[in-house]
Amino acid sequence: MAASTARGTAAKTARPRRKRDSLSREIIVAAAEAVADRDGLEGLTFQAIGAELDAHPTSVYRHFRDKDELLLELVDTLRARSYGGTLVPSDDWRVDLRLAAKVVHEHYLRYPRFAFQMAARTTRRPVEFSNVEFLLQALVRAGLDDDSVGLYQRAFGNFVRGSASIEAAMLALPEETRRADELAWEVEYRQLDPESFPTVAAHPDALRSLGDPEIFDFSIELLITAIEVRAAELADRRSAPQPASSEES
Amino acid sequence: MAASTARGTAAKTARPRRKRDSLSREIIVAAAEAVADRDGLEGLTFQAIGAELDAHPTSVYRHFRDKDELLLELVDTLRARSYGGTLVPSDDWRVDLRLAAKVVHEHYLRYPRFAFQMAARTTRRPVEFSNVEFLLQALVRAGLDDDSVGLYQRAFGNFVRGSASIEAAMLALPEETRRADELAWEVEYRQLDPESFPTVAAHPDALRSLGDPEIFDFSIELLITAIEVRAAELADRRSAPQPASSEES
DNA sequence: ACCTGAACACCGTTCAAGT
DNA sequence: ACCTGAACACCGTTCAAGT
Repeated sequence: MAASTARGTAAKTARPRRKRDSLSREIIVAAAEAVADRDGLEGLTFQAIGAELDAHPTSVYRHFRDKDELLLELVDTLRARSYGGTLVPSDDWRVDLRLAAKVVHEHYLRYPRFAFQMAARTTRRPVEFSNVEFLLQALVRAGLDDDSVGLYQRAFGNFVRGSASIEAAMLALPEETRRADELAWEVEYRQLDPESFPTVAAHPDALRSLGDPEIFDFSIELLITAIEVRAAELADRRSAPQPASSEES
Repeated sequence: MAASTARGTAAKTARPRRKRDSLSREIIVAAAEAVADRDGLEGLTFQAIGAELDAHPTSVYRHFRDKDELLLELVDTLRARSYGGTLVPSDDWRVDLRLAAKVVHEHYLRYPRFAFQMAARTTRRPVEFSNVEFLLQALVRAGLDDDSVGLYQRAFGNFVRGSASIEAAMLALPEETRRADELAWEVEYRQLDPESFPTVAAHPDALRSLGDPEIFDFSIELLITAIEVRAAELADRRSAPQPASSEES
């Protein structure tokens, strides 16, 4: 309220002109980051950035083609802030996968309204490069073969980003809406007709909300289990090549 | 172009009044579905719904509290259209998990712009109830224990919805933006400095785009593998209770 | 009671005009 | 060349006025 009134007033009184060359991509991204940190990051509009810069909202267009370009730049900056440089390989690929999952998960929960944008885009920028290198390396050390390691990297990555962004999206819902969605798993689902939904009725305490905090780590361990099994199969196949068998040959 | 001009003209000429009680929640949802089917479903605005109904855009407010309420109603209707009644249990839980994953995946690709909304919300409506029952039942038959079956159901569900909505989100990007994001995995990532990113450089053909069509099925098989392993462990533990061991007792 | 029209407070984006 | 102001074509939502 107060803020919007102030902004409205500022827009009406003559704004002191900003000095020539006083704006730059860096300065604008910094302002966008400040807005994102303060306003939960859904309030990232040109108006808000303009107010933060004490500049006209459209001045950003001199430095960025459109909002998407600003967004990608900001996404990588935020990643660098959250976990830039923290992905240092250990001697255990499992520890590395857990670490990669953890930093992304925490980052998304920090910027819940931005999470899905970050999950679904390729920024092709430094922090993303490092992520890919780190994951690929861990999966190679797990014992997967060179041809399919990319499939595993993408499966693991989409899993992490997809699950984390769903959890984040719940956090970003309006309080009332979120409450209602969460309560559904404790109330509505316990009252389902046992005739039509016998398995649900037989497991009243088993159901979890979409945003249940235990789910993410549990899911990561599931994937690690699967990777262990596949790697072990490969190792068996390598060390003990198939004996003559009518089925295999 | 033509459509928007026509709409503008229609708005200016006196609109013939709709008959009293000629609107209802059902009729409005049907119009919303038509708009969603035709306009890729991002164009789902009150204006478009109004045009579809030959009614004033704000007339929807008489029947729905706000856009979110209309959205949830529409989401379940679309689910029913896409795969209502198709989730019939087979005698193989693996087949059932693949089926559940497949119908959701196809549904999201059909409505890419809506996918994440569908992934992150609990509608507590009939089609969702059936999904949960179907998944839970398959997981029980897989041999998981009653206490943790809900964790697996949520992990599997979030995995399916998260991965599918990431793939859908790529499809929903503006053509040019999507091209650029996809090309990154074929161009930029092949040119990374081998000193800084040795594993990426050593696997130039391994990398996959976020929306690679092979990823989803591959991921589902990974999860099925993990569930098989966990279920087998449980079976072992049941049939052969631990021999005396200082660690376990 | 139900539908309409006008208005409000927002968006992103374009473009001519100031400096 | 860089910043501003006004304008455009949109949004969702509110509310008084028509029927």
